Amino acid sequence: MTTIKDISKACGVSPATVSKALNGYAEISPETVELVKQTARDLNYMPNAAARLLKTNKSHNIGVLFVDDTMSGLTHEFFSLILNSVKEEAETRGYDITFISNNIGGQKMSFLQHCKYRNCDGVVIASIDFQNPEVLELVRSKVPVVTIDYSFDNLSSIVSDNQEGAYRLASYLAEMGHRRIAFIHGERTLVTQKRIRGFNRAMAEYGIETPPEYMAEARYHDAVSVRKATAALLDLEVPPTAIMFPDDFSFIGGQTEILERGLNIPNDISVCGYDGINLSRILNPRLTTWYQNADRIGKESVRKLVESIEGKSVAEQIMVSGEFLSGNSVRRWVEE
Amino acid sequence: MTTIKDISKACGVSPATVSKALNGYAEISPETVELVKQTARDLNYMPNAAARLLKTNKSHNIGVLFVDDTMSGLTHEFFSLILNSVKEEAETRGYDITFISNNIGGQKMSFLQHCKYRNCDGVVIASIDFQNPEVLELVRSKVPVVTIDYSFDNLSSIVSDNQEGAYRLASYLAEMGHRRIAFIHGERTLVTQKRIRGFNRAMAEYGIETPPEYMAEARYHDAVSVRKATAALLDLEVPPTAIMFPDDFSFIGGQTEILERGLNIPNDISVCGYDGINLSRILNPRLTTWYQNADRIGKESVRKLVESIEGKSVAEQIMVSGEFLSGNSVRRWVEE
DNA sequence: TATCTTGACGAAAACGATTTAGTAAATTAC
DNA sequence: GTAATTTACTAAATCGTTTTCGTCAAGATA
Repeated sequence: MTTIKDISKACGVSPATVSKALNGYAEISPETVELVKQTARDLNYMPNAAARLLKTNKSHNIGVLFVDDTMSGLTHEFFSLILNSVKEEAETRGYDITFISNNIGGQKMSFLQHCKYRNCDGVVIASIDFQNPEVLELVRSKVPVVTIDYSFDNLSSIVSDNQEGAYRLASYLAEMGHRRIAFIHGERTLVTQKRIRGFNRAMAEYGIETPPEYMAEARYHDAVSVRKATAALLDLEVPPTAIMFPDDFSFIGGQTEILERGLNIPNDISVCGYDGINLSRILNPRLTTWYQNADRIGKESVRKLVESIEGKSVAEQIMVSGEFLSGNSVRRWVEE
Repeated sequence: MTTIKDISKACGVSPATVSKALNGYAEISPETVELVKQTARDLNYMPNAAARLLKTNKSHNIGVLFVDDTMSGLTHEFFSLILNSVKEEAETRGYDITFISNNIGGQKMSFLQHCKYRNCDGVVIASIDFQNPEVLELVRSKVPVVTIDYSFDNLSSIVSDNQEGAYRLASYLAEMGHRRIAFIHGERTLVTQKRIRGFNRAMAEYGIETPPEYMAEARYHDAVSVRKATAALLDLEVPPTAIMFPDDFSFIGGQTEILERGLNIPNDISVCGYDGINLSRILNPRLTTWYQNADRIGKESVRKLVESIEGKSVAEQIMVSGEFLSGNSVRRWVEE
């Protein structure tokens, strides 16, 4: 590898001058700058990130913490999309990303320790469980942090408008004449609470009473638990005419149950999902759902994080709005 | 941050001794080792990865290169699964992973340059296009490399048994009485070629002639192109009775087309996918498909890569075998 | 007793960059 | 013409480790 010294020799200037020329210091004459830059190119020079980091304490590396007991989020399309856009945005801003984990090389290491070990300049956290002690430790540390879909005081966060999304879906069902609307929601996280609030608001506005058994709990992204919940709803004496599912993917579990009972979507039962992932547009019938702009969520979180790393920036809650996607999975319902 | 110096002061020994004690050199007395380790723990010491790297040239970081024009592979469930298992295996072996890209911070940088910049100890490559000049540059460099689903001479590779998979699926269809079997395959990559070979072998064994129009090209993971290809097949004067799809996900495109024509799977037409991702087990009817062991592919590639980084290891082609998953998407076919 | 080993540790030089505090020459000010 | 300032550069310290040689006592050997 060619180093700054090689360039300095080749140009007949000191290493200090090379460094400054490369980093755009004003005190270097234009000719020298040009000479140095050209030589650097000729010698195929790449700065050594480790040496630079050691001196500057800037790693140009941001950590990504996707905590999810089950599958670390990577195989969850919504999170994959976020990860992908985080990656892209980070790269265009000159940052690489590192997955933060807590067991490197067999030895237990807290998330914070991992960040310090790798000198992450900041971290994007998307987590199911923001009460996790290690997550809290990280959040409370000096390391700049941006959280997704959860807000801490004095920290920037990017949140999807969960309340609005659930409200709009529920309103739509009500609008279409449904009065027996069930909501299979995910684990009771903050996100879920917001969605439930949105759902309830819609029900209240349309003067619909929702019996407790219509509010079923399943797990996000888990087709099996959702299928069970669906079965339970269909077994009720007075089953719902419409069901809101936790997310598009897990809806497949519900769909399976519905189809196996010989029921038709949307003629016998109306459904909607959440997320607006690719899958939903491709399903037959096309799923009515709420699109979460994963791309913008990812980009915004990196933007905010980099701002807080580089300059001063005030903590801010950024709401990324979604969009109603109408499909063919809801029919107009007229009470017999 | 506490450094080795802090420990040395606290223990009254030199930094050199601390380093040696921490790294298990034999020349340090057991008592000193114990003292140093305890103090390190007390002071919550974390070695500075950058400083260590600078000196040792070992970053304990492996690069991951998933090239895919369309979506960098991250949202492709099969690749997500591989990525996830690569990540996990790397972590248990004490490595972090870095995504290799070629445009960091707006300035164009080759994959190889990126690797050097970040001092990656080695790289796992999974790519659609192994002829990409930058990929080739990386492959030919000194950087240890393991490739997935493609083999270079003198390099280790982990390959899925694509030929076997396609062969088994095609054989199964023939076994079930089908004689008009179409194969919608992906772009003409090496993987595709292997699958076509497997398909052809099965056809030959069963004495089936496949008209050229039954071999359709679409794009992996692209439901739209697959839907088009499906439509073209169904429009044929003599349409196939069974279709093999490029992968489980893009099959959804075919399914949509089939259902919209009022056809039933498997009564009117039999289908099978490829990959064996979650989705396939959840679809209704359950998809007959070939399971690719993404988890093992990821783990093996890291194992092989780390071996080649750390000790000497001979280049080796490792075949990861898949598994036939029978679903309900194929029916026995009796020619009228 | 004089020499050789061995064990346990330390001094100091790296690794490749950045940055502070100069310095010498050229330019400007008065 | 001298002093002050500016311009364009350099020397050297530094970041936190690792690692190569020492060193120095204590015990072993002859």
